[in-house]
Amino acid sequence: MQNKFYVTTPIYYVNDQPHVGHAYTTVLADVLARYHRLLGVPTFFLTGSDEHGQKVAKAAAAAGLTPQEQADRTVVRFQQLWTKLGITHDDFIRTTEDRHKLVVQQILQDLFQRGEIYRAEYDGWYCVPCERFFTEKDLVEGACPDCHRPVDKIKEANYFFRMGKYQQWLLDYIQAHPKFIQPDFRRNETLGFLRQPLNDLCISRPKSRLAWGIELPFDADYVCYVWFDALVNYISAIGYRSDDAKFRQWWPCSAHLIGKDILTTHTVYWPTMLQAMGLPQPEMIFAHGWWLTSGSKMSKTAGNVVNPMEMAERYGVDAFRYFLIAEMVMGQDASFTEESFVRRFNADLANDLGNLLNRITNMVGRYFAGRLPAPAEDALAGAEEKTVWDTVQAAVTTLEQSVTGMRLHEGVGAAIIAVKAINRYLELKQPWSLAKQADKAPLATTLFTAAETLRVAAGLLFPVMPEKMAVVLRSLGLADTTPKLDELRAWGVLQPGTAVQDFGPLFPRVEKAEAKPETGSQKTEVRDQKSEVSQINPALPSAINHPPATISAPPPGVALLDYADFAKLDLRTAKIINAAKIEGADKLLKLDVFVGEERRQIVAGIALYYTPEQLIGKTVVIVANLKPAKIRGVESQGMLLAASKGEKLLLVTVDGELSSGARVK
RNA sequence: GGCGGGAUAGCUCAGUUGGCAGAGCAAGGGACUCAUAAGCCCUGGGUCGGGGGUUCAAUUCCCUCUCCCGCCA
Repeated sequence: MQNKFYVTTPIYYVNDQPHVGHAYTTVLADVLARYHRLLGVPTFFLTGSDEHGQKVAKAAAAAGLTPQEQADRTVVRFQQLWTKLGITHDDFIRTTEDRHKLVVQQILQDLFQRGEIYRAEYDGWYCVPCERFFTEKDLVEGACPDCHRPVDKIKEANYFFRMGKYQQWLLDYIQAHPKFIQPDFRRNETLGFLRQPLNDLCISRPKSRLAWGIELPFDADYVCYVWFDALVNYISAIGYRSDDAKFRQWWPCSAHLIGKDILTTHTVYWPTMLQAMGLPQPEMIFAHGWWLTSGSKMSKTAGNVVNPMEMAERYGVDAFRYFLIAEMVMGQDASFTEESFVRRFNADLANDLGNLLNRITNMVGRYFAGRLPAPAEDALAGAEEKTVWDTVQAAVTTLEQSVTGMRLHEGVGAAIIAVKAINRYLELKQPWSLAKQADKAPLATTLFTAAETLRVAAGLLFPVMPEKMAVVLRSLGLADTTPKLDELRAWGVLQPGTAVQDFGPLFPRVEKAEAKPETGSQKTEVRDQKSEVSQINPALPSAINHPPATISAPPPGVALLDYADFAKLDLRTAKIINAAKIEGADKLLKLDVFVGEERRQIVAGIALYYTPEQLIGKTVVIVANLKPAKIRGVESQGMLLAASKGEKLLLVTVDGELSSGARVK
């Protein structure tokens, strides 16, 4: 048994809109933390927010706030979501808190004094409009690779962390510690990354370019690079350089949970930073997969976001947590569709688990006036009783192993197998038949055994579904609904004679969505996702009993489309580099755009809504595979997308920085 | 382009030293009735991506091709 468990999530960027990816990591951490508490292991669970950087500064400026005010305002979105999702973190650290900033500065000062951080000056290229710095090889034809405008040559100095010198050490460490980076294939990726020369890490940003950050203690003209700042949260929050006893209690960390997109920062930057600080390495860095819809990463720009707040609202927080844990093979990607959610909800939770509780409480109510009957002294001597008890106990073992082995989906699966075994047990014993005979002892043993085994199964699922499983345990007559491992191992925890209560259906079945046209699943998924997402109504609490209508009719005047048809469109992002009016046409503009490396000319009828000056520099979306056409004698090699209603017309753009030529779908 | 991982029942996937292909879900049938039209029992003749090879025997080993996905360039 471990002597402690310290688990972290990444600190989320405060400017981001919380999505299912954030929710998954945090729910996963919460479930792991709750299981360790159940196992009796002292546990510390940390999450938090990353609040420095350009995007926060920009958003603040746009809103007329200070960056700190902006962060204060947006951080509550995460904090509220965690409350909503029943997250039991022990601390929430914000990188703008003094307890964090001071530690970062102390670390920087120490590393600087010991020569681990050095200053270097070099030439580079700066794109003023993009506010970005490029090296010579970044440039495309001597211009900004993003906007293709000329760049200025500037001489800049920065501070660098001597990461490169730890390359061999890190390779050796990873090789000597097979469990350090998980899953295996992520470990291999890091090893692959380390086969190339490892450069030193630039850990500063001049304030002239970015002011919102932690000031370097040895140079007031610079702030700390956000990743260096952010990673330190894992130790600043538990008392590094401020509370030695606490720090010694929890460090090294048991598990850093991360998304696969931040593998390198956590398996290269962070370990070398710790090594330079002279600190031991975390025991495990676990990179989980992404939630996908029809094969693409969920993201705001892709428009296929399943909002976790709304999903939890609609189907219940516990069911949502259960789906996240049960559906995703830890480490792999998984697909999140409402269809699969409903399927799992009905099969596992409503039919198997909820209905089992219902039949037990109902029969105890009917045959024993709602009092849990006493089993025979040697109840477990019965073959069926022994079988079902053994199955449930095997689930306890599997679950325990799945927690340490980072295979939670298997543990949860074992708990559901146990629930099925209890249902099967009732079929074999047929208590409704036993109730007809004069000797009530067999009936009593049967119902007690069913209740007692369900108690254990519910205890196993408690960390995943704390609210609903507490209802099960209360329903079975337990006052203390926080399960402990030794109780899950023990027979006879439920007390005969206590009142068994019926609180109504635990997980009311969700009516099956209307039959969909028979097409390949990937094809339907795309459309279904969109329709479902758009139908989610946050104003409907526990809408389970009133499932929204599924897509039944297309919007007026527009026919439903196969995905294959949609896929024929080649939509791309394009950067407008020049725009001019077309003589003799008051609505038309001639635009020069870059689609990746390719330059194109597009004619667009938007002159009434945009001036040429407004357009230059904008990233827009075009149909790239439209047959070229001549409009007013000018060739147009594509079509610009814009939304219009009545008098108003707005260009379709992307929600952030993205180089041109990106596929839009 | 380099490295790595995949391609198995309608869907999601297991298949640990090669030995007659499995689970869950979905679907169909049955008996039952305590229950949330639920639970239980029965039903899966799939070229295990294509082709070659090693072997008495290959989904499992080797080669090759096609397609998909990571990471890197």
